[in-house]
Amino acid sequence: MSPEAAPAAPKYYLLKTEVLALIAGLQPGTLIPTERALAEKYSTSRTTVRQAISELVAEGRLGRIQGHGTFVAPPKVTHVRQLTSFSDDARTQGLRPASTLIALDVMKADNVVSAHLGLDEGAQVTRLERIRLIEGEPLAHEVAWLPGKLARFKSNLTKAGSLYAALADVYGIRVADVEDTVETALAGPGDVQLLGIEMGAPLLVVHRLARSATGVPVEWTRSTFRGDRFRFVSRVKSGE
Amino acid sequence: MSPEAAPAAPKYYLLKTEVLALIAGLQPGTLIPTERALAEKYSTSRTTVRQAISELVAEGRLGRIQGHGTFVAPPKVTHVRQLTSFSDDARTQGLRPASTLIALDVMKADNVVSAHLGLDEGAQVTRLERIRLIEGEPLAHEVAWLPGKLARFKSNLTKAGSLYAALADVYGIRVADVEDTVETALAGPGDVQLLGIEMGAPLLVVHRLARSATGVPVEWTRSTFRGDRFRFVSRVKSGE
DNA sequence: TCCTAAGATTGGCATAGACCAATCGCAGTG
DNA sequence: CACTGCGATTGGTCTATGCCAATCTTAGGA
Repeated sequence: MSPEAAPAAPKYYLLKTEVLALIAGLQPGTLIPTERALAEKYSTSRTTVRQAISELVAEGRLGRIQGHGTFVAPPKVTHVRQLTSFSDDARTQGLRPASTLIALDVMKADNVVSAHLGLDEGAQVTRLERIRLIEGEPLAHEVAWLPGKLARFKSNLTKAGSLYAALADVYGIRVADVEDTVETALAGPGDVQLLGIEMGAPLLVVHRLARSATGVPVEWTRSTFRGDRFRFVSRVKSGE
Repeated sequence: MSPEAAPAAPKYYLLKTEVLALIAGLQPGTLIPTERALAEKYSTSRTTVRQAISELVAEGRLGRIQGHGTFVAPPKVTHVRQLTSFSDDARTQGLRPASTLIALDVMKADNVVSAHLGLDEGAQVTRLERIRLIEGEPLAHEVAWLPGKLARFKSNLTKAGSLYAALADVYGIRVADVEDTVETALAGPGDVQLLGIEMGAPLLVVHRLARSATGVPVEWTRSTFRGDRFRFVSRVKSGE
């Protein structure tokens, strides 16, 4: 994938190539030799082996479980992200989406949230925190802030099946346009726990601001996606 | 940024927090203590210090130069990506874009390129490889493939100022819609050389397929963006 | 004044080894 | 037969150390 050539390739990088060759064609889930075995086989230290393997894990080529071993990872899932909801996006592609509700409360907006939603600091907002799953595996940690308090929100959310559906069908709030900001980040302890990934794993952090047809902000969301297991597709047509 | 909490925080992660506090409020470019000094100050090994600093570099908070030192990095640049060209995208925000032409040739399509462009394998394609700069700093490595051979392409490209402008004005090819695929990757030796980043740095790899109004592919591009210095914004309006 | 060479400093790469933590298999026990 | 507990295995973290490579400073010489 990356442009090759070698202005002095470090040893751990060469090892990555070796291991890639080793796993080419193997079934996902197949265990590869232990770190100690690889160190001996390639006449190097376990530290160097670990650096090579760590990068392959970060790239989504390998996975590992402490006490168990290191194995070939399944290929990345492609997730099409449109201006519709996460659930619809996933179902469109025949993927089974799911959500775990972590928290749902009404609180006062801090300065960051209020600034994005165009509210006064301290204004009432609804905070919705969820883990998003696709095909049973955790894909993203998502925190959404909505202006004000929504009556019977929890049950309506469950009934409608998705946030955007609930907003539109129950509260008459329609999302007309969204603005996504995408950047990279590395997993910290919190992400490790919530997404079941390892420390330092690359993440895609997406901030989304959704507005109604009249330009009023209706949602501000921070989503943390696993970078090792997923890729995103966005389609844009002319005449926008 | 990342959800905090600590299901057992490793030492190097605590060190990251310490260093972040250390650099809070410092001007970009300010040198921080050397790795050996930090190791002694926090009673740890240089290896651990390096792991902490490496992640901060990957996150775009610090930069480092061998033989010189480690310094506070300037904040990320926000780049708005639309379906127009790189140059227009940048200029829209008052940023100064630039390009370095690395290669421009006519060649035969391999199976990957031909598949995306809907051509037969071995068909003639134009390959355009460039480094994209914003405010003088390298942002992306971009390789674009276009079907067929374009007459006087190099001079027309220079004259028009951007690829999309040249296609539209000179060749009458208009891009009607694009499909971007975004995923993460880690920098290898080639990326290090071309973008001036360090090994293992997080990258955003974007594949773009552009089509004309009649649905004919007119461009397939692979762009490798630095994840430590830039973030992207995409806007989508309803009614697409 | 300008260039060069040497040395000190700083980050880059790699080694060897220690101990911890999670997992798995197996022997022993109820 | 099911359960428990121990030990071996495997990845996770950290230390201590060495040498290499790039940079900067300084002293010396043309």
